[in-house]
Amino acid sequence: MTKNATGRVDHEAELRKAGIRITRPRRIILRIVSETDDHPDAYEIFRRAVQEDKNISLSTVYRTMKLLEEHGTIQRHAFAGGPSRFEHAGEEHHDHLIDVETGDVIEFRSDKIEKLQDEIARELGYDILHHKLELYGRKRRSA
Amino acid sequence: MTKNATGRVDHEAELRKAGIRITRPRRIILRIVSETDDHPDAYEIFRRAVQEDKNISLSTVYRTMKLLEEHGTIQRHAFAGGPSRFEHAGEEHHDHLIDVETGDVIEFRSDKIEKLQDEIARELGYDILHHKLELYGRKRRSA
DNA sequence: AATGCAAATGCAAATCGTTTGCAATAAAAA
DNA sequence: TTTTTATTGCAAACGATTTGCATTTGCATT
Repeated sequence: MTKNATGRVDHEAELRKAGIRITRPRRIILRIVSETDDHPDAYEIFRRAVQEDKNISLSTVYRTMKLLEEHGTIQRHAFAGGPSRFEHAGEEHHDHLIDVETGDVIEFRSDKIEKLQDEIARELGYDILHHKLELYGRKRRSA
Repeated sequence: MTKNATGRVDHEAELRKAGIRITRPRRIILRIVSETDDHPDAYEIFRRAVQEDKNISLSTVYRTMKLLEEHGTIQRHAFAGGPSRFEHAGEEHHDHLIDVETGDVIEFRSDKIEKLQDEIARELGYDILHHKLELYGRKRRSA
């Protein structure tokens, strides 16, 4: 995997290698998604992008998200109700707990659950390629 | 839980008990969702309903799905991209294994996973309202 | 550095799934 | 049967996303 001077994955090089043009909007969007650690939706990415270049369009954000998704740079989450939300892919796998009241997304990981899933799939005669586990919950009020 | 003459859950009685009027459209929609064993979307339910009553409207289908969801009669699945799809909420909860090659949906259930989810949520300070676990897999070729 | 051209952009309009306002209708209560 | 009130159908509004098209841009080539 191509890295840049800072040791991080160099998405521009990766994409260029795949024959994709690095344009000004793409560079900006790429920076936004690789620097954030939350799960912004397209409009939120657009809002941030506009601060760096007044005439980036929302269409371009959508088109770029689709492109980056296809190239595995980001991951799309379709949480119930709202718009798709995106996350910079590549770290290790984790699942999500969604706060139904605030929309907050909390990441977590459980090796036990991962292992159980494999077992279940094996029993059913399948190999798991990927999976999605979303818990929808409400913050517990301390008694 | 109220049952009717055939021994199945009597949704009409359940809803009436909750102060909800049983109208002609609702009766038809209720029958459709409780008789099917696939996961139709609102438009598909509408299409089936129209065959029984020419002037049922799509709005009524949407309104009824929301109503039934709130009363726990049905469950809503929000897949990425497409429309919400509904499923008659039977007695026991189950999760889904999706065959990525054929699109087949296999239902399964694991008490261990259910319990683990509760534990995790509790550790994070949340109460789970509902969850979604989808395994995407490929049928294992026997060696 | 200047050129050519396909790919990418911005904009507005279109599309898709879903919700809503409102006048007409029908369910249940009286 | 009349009254009360929820529910309906319709069309228009809605939010999220996609698309057609004329213009601009990246970038490979001179």
